[in-house]
Amino acid sequence: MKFEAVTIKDIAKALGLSTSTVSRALRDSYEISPETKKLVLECAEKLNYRPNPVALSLKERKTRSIGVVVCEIANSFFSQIINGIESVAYDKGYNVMISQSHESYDREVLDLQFLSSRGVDGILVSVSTETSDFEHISNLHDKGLPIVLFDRIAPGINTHTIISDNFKGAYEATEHLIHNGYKKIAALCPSEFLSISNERLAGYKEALNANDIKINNNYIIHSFYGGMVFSEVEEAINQFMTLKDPPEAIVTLSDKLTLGSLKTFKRRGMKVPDDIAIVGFSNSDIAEITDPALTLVRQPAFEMGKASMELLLQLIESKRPITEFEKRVLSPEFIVMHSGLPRKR
Amino acid sequence: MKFEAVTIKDIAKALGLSTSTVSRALRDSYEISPETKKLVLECAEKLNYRPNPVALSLKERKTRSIGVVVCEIANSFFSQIINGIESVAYDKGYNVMISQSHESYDREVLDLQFLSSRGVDGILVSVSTETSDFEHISNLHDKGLPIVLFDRIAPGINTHTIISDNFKGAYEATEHLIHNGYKKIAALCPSEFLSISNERLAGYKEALNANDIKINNNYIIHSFYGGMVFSEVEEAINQFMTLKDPPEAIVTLSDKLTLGSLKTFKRRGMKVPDDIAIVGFSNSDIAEITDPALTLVRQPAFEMGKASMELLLQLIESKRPITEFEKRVLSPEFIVMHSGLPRKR
DNA sequence: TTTTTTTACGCAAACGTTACCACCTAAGTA
DNA sequence: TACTTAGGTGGTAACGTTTGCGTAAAAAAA
Repeated sequence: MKFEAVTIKDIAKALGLSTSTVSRALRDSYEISPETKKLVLECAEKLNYRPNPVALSLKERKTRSIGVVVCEIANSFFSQIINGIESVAYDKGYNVMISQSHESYDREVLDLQFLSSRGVDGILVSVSTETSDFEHISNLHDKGLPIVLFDRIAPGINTHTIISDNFKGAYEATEHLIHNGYKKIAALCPSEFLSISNERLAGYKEALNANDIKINNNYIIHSFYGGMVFSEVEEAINQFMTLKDPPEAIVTLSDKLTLGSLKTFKRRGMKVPDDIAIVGFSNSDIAEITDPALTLVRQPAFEMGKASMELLLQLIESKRPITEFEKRVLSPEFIVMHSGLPRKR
Repeated sequence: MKFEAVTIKDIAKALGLSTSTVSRALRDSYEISPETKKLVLECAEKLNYRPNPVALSLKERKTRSIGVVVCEIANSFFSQIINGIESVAYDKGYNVMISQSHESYDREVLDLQFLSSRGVDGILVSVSTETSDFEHISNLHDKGLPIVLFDRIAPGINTHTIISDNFKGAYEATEHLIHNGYKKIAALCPSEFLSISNERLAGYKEALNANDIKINNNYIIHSFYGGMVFSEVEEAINQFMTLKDPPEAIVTLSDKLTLGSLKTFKRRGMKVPDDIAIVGFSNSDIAEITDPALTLVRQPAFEMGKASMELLLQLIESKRPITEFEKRVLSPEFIVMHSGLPRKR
């Protein structure tokens, strides 16, 4: 069921030339006379010739395609990241193959294997929440496959990385609540395996420290699936609220955790910020339409995607092995709305 | 910078066999003796041999990859669709290449051209809002490239299509408002070029008709970019509210339009449903956390994606040309919350 | 034993393209 | 005039794989 494509041979036959001449004419080689070039170009145009990318890939041993591994595509942050990746890829004529780990380690291993066996020229990875062993990544990297890590970084892999300033984001969020009079501030974090989790948690702790508020370990919960499983969030909030001394405010350290928390509050009939204040990480476009409007930390997802792809291309297209790697940190945006305001009563 | 892969030749050399023997052994041909097979298999395992997919593609003239063209990936509906597509593709060992039209006709043409020149085995398309001429699609289709259309259908192309029951969704949404006592109900629609727009508008009109409410053309606005540009939504709402006889309720006929409308209401300080009731299409996971909780029509996006991919595979893998095409219509979900409730005053 | 069949493998072409090398012709140089 | 040089072109191998055909040796049939 595939249509027959016009090849260089067809042109050669039509013009009574050899394939090599046609090939050179098409690539505008200096060895070919202007008249022949013109003839070939016209014929190619007429027959609607398109070079076969598969044959080219085989010859040049590169596919002009890259792979992306993320946990979930149906997540604003990651879809915006992919948007950024795609914008650069499009400009440079690269194809983007996307695969999702669904936060599963096994699936991530399979994804990486699939992509590399498919011959992609490089891979962009943000590790899954389950991933604590990074050998599947470092193995490929050691073999020479260009890899760039973004957002959720795998430690011990010496390559370019792009993250947003997680520490700063969490610090600002926490400080905002403190400035608005809250002292009992809980933190709901993604899995402790994730780099982002620790960076953000450190920001939270540092903000408390800087304001002489003692860190209460009961106020810190790691949600293993980072909000992908709603019940996990519900349970965490429940745990917070049944403490003898429940928090008055909460910082939610990922998009899904933020959304899940808001949903839980609503279900429990808790008013924000009167019953509980919240400031969270989120890249959803819903900040304004929640009840009340959400004060949030927004990561520069699109820019992160662009930067990741640019660095990956740099790796791919470099003639000589690169040994100096960049760790790029982009600044998040802090958007103040109402969910972190001082309570009224 | 690419790592050297193990080829069939390496195995042949290591074992003192010919490449054809190795190839046949790997494919478990009857011509090869069990001992040789075992030897080859072991050697392949040891050297970590992976067949080169590019070479295979060249030989078999298929790439085991498919293309997807959507307007935007950062849109819940489409990211859920892609999720469905990917789940089937993954099972069948297909690669998914995603490209976005960003609602631009020119970009859509380029995307299709790029994907087909990249040799994908088939393409899944949901047309952009700007697209009113479908030749770029039918041309490829006529050449024999398998194409399946989903959600936003291009008329005049004889192939499989998957949509949700847009008429029914809009009908139910409108009827819900009518049952709750509203008579002045406006409709905010996507571009009139889009198939979904007309189907949904028809559902809206039919619900009004069935309840003896006269259709008021001032109550119908088509938003060309379907909410991708926020100002367009703002303007439309503005236009509604400055009518001599403004609507009391509104049905928003796409995800972005729904979210945009809610945002506009909030900015204008309009209370839902007291100042205006709203029921809209949406696949966002925010229904519960808006103010008030949103009554909505949810399309079975994941299932639509799955169905699309399944039908495309059927086209791709069929031995003989298919002339009988399926038009699959999936039922949307109607979720009643509070935004369409009778007003209190 | 001789002939036929079967088994098990190798050779080479093909997929579409590029690149190295070789070749021929005509013009320039000695 | 003879020789070199440059310009323009063709032949062919190679990328990794599959596959039709050929064939030697072994097994079966005569």
